[in-house]
Amino acid sequence: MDERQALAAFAALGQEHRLRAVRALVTAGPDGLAAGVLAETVGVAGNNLSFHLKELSHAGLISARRAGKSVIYSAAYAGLSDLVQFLMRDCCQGHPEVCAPAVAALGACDCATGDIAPA
Amino acid sequence: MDERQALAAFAALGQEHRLRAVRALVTAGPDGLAAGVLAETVGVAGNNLSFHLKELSHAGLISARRAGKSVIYSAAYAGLSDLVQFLMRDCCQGHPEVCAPAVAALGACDCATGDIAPA
DNA sequence: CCTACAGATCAACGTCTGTTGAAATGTAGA
DNA sequence: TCTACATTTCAACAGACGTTGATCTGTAGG
Repeated sequence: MDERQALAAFAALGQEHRLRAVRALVTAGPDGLAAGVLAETVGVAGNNLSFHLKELSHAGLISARRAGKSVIYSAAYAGLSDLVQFLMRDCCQGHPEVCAPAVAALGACDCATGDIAPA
Repeated sequence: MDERQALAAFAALGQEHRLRAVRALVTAGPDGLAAGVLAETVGVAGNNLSFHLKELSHAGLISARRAGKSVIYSAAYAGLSDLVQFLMRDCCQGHPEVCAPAVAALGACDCATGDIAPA
């Protein structure tokens, strides 16, 4: 991930409705959520959400697939992980005091126990 | 860190000059950088950078101190780490496949070897 | 005290972003 | 094929954001 892409991702996450949408999709897991359900969850009109989802998709944070009449959106875990890694890489430029607490937090969270192979 | 603060931090990082400023300050370490040097590094006029630094400071990502005629800015490591932890916390809502690659990345970076106590 | 320097503040401007409502696209069932 | 449903696209508007230039505050040195 280059700076331009990270910039787009951060800008996307800096918007209330988009951040909520991403969080909802991350929570929903790989099964994802239909656009209509997502609109209701986020609390925004469908056409408006569609605008935001397009931007999130362009930023590589979510992906979409059609299922019958509905369009199912799901979190792009690879893109999200790239963004986190970008942040990690930045904070490691000779100053581990930034990353250390994050590592500690990860150690306390369920993620550390899951044996998941990186994408 | 609540959603509002994370929102402000993400929005701040979603702006080219601000992202560069934060990265430069993180790279510079606790010693920080004078506003003038930072302006030259980022490539933006002093008064304009001042505007951005104020926003970054308000978002809790940087801090400032005066040294003679200069004002020295430095990365607010606690704030940055809070933001990372916020992201980590989000991605752990039952779906470790997001965090796992990030953990792997941390393992490969120098941060894992530094014995730094969390703030 | 006065000058020079380093930043910060302010108002004004152009531009980008998000929202709204209406219309268009694509899909499933009768 | 026709209708209903789910979602997207489009144009237009208000509002927020970033930049610029001038002005103000605070600090060091003569």
